[in-house]
Amino acid sequence: MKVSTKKEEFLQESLKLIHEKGFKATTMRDIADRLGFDVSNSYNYIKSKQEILESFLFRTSNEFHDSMNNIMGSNYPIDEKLKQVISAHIKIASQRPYEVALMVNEWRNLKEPKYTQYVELRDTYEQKFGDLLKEGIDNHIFKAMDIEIATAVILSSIRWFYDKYTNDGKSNLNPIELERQIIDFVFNGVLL
Amino acid sequence: MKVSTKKEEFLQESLKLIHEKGFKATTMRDIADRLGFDVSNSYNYIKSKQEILESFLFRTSNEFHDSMNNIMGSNYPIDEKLKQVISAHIKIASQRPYEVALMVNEWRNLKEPKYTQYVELRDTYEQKFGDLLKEGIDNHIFKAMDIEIATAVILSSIRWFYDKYTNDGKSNLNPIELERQIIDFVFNGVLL
DNA sequence: TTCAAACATAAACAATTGTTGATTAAAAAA
DNA sequence: TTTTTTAATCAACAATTGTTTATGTTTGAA
Repeated sequence: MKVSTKKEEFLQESLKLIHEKGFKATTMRDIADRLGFDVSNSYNYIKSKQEILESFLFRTSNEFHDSMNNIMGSNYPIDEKLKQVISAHIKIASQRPYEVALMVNEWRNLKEPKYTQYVELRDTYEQKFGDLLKEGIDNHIFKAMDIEIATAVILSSIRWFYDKYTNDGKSNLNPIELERQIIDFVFNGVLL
Repeated sequence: MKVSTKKEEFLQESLKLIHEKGFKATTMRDIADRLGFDVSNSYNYIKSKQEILESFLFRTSNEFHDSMNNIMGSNYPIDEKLKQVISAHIKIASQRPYEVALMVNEWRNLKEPKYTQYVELRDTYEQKFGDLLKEGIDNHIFKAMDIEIATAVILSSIRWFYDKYTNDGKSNLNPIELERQIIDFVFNGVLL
């Protein structure tokens, strides 16, 4: 007895529509229309519109945290850990681009208390990333940098990846090649 | 006879509120409430809610384009041009953080034909940035890179600056120090 | 003082939106 | 076959929202 196929279909279509139009601009009637049934039927699948956002955001957030925790708990050298965090990000973004797009663009639409919970999760992730950088600096693997700036710069530089794997992003980038170039950039910059 | 102080106050308060709550979530009544008058009075200052968004977005977009065009038209060496583009971005983001925040977060709420116009402006800017990188690669100043990836990475890594200059961003970063670290990162990466 | 511009309010509008309740049909499980 | 889930519809709701119209007040320049 698998989880209702119809429910899964409903959620996937919701996800894509919210990605296209934005959460606030997507109405329950928009979603129902695309699936070919009446609005009210949607509430056989979900409790509220908010629930759609919440489930996608927290599920994907957990994926990021699990991968971060695995890497942090390993014995790899610090530069290898940084590579793996970037690699994990590309993997998740290429496998679930629409969910990642929601994380980037629609988290503001969460309501309390989910909003605060989500922001805290995000802060924790950034904190761990900053710790990783700090360890690299202390061990003289990375150059001296302002942790706050470096964290923001590096995380921002990888945040847009999802765009290359949604259908509206024109080109379809090879994840392996993307990873190679990003890591080279983060480690060595643009100079020869 | 200066342009109505009250109108300027109205627009500034709108800008901040839209930054805080998002464009869709900000109602005309929210703005009027904060200014202490009735909704309908707002329409003595503006023609429509959309107009608020449009005016801020296109005005600030023009600032970026003007500075980009000035730099492109100069005779500086290519690596110096890249530095200046980054520097100009920091300058605009630190002077008008709320406007830049709107550019980053609320452009999706534009309606046609403004939406398409804005996206085209954005594409043009990225195109010029890519041309700059390409020239640097051809002249063996920058290493060989995929232009599409490099453009996205570098522009993303500088897009968040506004956050350090809005009041909700906690710390207040020194623009000079920020610029130094960013340029060092973009040119040389994190390795020693 | 006169007069236009700027500033303000009250009332209402039409449309949209998330959600509920009652009910029925179909499908799956017992 | 009976019974329970699942899937669907129709109608309606209460609230919100952008905007308009008509009207009144304040103010600064002529």
